Amino acid sequence: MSWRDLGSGEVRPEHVGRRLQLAGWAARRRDHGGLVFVDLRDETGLCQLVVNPERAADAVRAAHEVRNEFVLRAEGEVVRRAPEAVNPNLPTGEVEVQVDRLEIVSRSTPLPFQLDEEGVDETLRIRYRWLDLRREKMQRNVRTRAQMVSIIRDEMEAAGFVDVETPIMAKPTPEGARDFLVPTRLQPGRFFALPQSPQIYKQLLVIAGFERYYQIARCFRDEDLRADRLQELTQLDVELAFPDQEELFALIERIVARIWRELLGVELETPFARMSWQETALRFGTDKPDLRFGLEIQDATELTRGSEFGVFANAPAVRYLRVPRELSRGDVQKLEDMAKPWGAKGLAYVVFRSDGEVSSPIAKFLSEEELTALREPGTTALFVADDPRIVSKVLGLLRLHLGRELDLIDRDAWKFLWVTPMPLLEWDEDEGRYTASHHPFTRPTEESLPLLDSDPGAASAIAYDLVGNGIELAGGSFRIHEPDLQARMFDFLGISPEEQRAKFGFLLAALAMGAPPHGGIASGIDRLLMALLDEPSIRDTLAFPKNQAGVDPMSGAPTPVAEEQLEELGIRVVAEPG
RNA sequence: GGGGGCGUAGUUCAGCUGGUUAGAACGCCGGCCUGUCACGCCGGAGGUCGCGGGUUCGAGUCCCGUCGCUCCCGCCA
Repeated sequence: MSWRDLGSGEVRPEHVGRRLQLAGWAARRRDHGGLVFVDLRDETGLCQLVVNPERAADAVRAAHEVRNEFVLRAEGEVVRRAPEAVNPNLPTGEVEVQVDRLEIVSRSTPLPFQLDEEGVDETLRIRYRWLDLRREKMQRNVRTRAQMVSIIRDEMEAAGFVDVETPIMAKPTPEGARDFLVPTRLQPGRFFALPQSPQIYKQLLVIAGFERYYQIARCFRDEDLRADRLQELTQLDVELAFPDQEELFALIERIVARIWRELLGVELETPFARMSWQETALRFGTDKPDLRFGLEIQDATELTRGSEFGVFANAPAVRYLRVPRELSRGDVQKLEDMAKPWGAKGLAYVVFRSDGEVSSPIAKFLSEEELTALREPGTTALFVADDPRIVSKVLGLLRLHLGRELDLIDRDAWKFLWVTPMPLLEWDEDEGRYTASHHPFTRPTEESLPLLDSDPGAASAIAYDLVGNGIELAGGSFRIHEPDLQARMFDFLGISPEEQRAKFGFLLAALAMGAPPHGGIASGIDRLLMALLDEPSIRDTLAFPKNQAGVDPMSGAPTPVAEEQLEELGIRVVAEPG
């Protein structure tokens, strides 16, 4: 028994005269008492059914009962619509189906929200995800995701990469994000961890002679969520032996360009731009700059050295944003309120009016020379003077905020950027030691090796991030393949030899048995989709997301478990479930 | 862990400086309707104003607390 001869969205003038069966959901019913119209939807699209009492009295009786999202099966004849009845907004708008038989296959209770309604509360949408996913946007997102993965696999395999699965139950890792732990009945008191990334496995695979490995891998991090951050994410994971950075970049560029071309019809310019991490920090105050607008951070440290304005004179860094507006005191106050929690002590500002007037609470402290150097009519210079790290962060965040607020962002632009090289180490104030910027297996650049002893903070890594429109889309590095260098790195990071053996002994052993030079990259599929679809919420890039609290409003997970289950695992719960 | 925003019918929202019976649209129920496509028209049901406390003659509105959602900082590739 067949249900359909054609998809609803596929009915066209060439089918006129044909009798056929359609099946799908009632997107809308327009009941005129006698004549009833039903928009039938399936995954191919919409088609209007016309139920006419003169043609099919039984079908009209059924049609009166139809409500939104009932599942229907219709049999009828495709007819051409009268010219005045054509709906140009519908691909099937030139035709309709005159129904002879209409069957209500499945009913629906009244819906918790209407599918064509915008701005429905996200929790509600996720709780009734099976409805939410029927919406056009979500259908597009989920289907585009599938196409994206298909393109990725195609390109990776064409480039000779082999798909290898790695364990989901793995060893807890001390560095990096917090682990999701998995207890096991067979080993009470011991835990697996869900992988934050297949990092060590992928290195082992390359050492094992799978010179080109890839995987569409699920990764888990028990950290707080954001609009662009998931606890459970999917990434294209890549590792290769005897790596060449240019080849790797070209591979990723080829994949990204093909995705944009085939799924969006946009031709990206390749190769992508490149910029060192230091330069992104100076010019944009972030390691993932959105290059769709200017408003770059300007430096005035030299200019204001010895300034009469004490705040400037004594600050290690004085930088500013040239805001292309004459901001009011109130505007600046709002920005300052925003900037203070980011670490700014305050915002100094000078408004250069288009009539030449200067208005600023600090103007009286600035010399004519300083003002002349800064002058640009019709703009406001917004200063932060502090430690360079704080200045960078605050101005970077302000730049992003102002870019959106003042609508400076070119919404049609696609700006991709490789950020490379990157710092190898980062000073951890709390721990009083250096930690790995990327991870402890990251390879220092050749020139940086001597710096490890003299000036570790200045050491660079062969590491790279791909940023697209301000979204971090990929990141990777070359790895250390020499056991002695890896051990030295661990020493440096304050990981004792015993700890090294306990935590990474197997990697060190593998490195000691013929490890080729290797490196790789990982790219978040969820974020790639966010960028591609200009989707502000990463949760709408996948079918079944959790909310910002890490809870699934649909199933209620995570939930408490039965006492017996815990007992079997040898676990006692101390926390009260919230 | 910290900060901002929001919380009023099933849904999206309105509800002024506190004022007596809390509204609209969509959805739902009943009726009418043969060319609509956001169909139209008439009628109806539907509310613990997130929760708790306080101020007040009187609280959806003001204050305190709390919970939930969301955005951001921290944290996190």
